[in-house]
Amino acid sequence: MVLGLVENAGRATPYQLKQVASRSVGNFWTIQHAQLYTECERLAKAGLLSEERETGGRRRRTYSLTPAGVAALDAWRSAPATELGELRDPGLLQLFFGAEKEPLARAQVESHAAKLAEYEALHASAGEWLPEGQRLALEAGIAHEREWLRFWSRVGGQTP
Amino acid sequence: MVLGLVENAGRATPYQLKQVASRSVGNFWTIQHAQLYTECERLAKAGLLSEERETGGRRRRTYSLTPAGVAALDAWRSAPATELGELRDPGLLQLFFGAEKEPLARAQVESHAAKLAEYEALHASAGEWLPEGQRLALEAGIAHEREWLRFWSRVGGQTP
DNA sequence: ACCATACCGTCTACTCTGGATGATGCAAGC
DNA sequence: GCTTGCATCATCCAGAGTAGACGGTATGGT
Repeated sequence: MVLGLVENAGRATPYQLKQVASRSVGNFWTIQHAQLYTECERLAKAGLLSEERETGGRRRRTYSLTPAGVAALDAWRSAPATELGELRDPGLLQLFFGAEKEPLARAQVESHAAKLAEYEALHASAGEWLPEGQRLALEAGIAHEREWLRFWSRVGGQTP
Repeated sequence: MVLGLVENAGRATPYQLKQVASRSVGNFWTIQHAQLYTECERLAKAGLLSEERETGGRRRRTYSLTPAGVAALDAWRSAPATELGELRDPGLLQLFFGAEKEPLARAQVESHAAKLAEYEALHASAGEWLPEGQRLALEAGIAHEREWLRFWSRVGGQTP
């Protein structure tokens, strides 16, 4: 994920990666901001990123891909994942263990509706200009939000 | 999650919880088996579980809910979650960062189809006898697997 | 009696999380 | 010019979680 972010950015500081991630890939794959610093450091030590540091002030470190980093990223991309993600949904966990349906469904419908609206706005405004993979990922997000909405509406007893 | 598992079981050792979990809640919320041992210990120390230990042989620890544990579980269940889960799907991450669509879609379709078949078999055989929350959770899993199948079929260029 | 196999618990090294902490830079108001 | 306040940016820490190796205990078949 970090290599991919750096590739997209060309050159970037961990802080910038954080900004970009929170608005894009962070919608379906998050990490802590602190981790970006340690991970970039690790990748640099492994020779996959090159590091350049300001001498004064903020002492920002700017990273970019090395040829080895490009190779590692390509290798990862061209080995299609067969593993599946897991839902790991807090609301579903409560439902599983017998929480009352109505209030839970109401809360979840509200949250998912908001998220869906956000995604749809993004898709409408930026969908055309996004790289294809990113657009498709966004569409996957939209589809799953719609699915959750259907699900929780049904659980809550409304007509979906 | 652990409190819920113990409630379902009545009394159980961490090993038994592991067995049960891997066939039920583990389909959408996993933890390492080692964690069940440490978590039960922690919950016991916090007064939410009571512990009973064999003196010889395996020195198994058997846990059950204390009144405080029941209260904690109820409190958790009756505060409807508003947070959303995240997809965190490895295949989607590859797609996002520009992996080739066809081979990835093929691999993912295969994996998701297998998972869907497993869920549907489970639903057909046990659906009726499952507690409602568990049945609904299973149905959520089925719905999302179908969604993934639609998605990856489309990405791979097949008619969904 | 022995062996293969399943059952069961613990350990270690490492990564990740959540959040606090503190420093730097910039712009607006005095 | 100077202060003050806010956004930017980096680091740190304790504790939780992960991956998987490892080792001990029971059981049934030969």
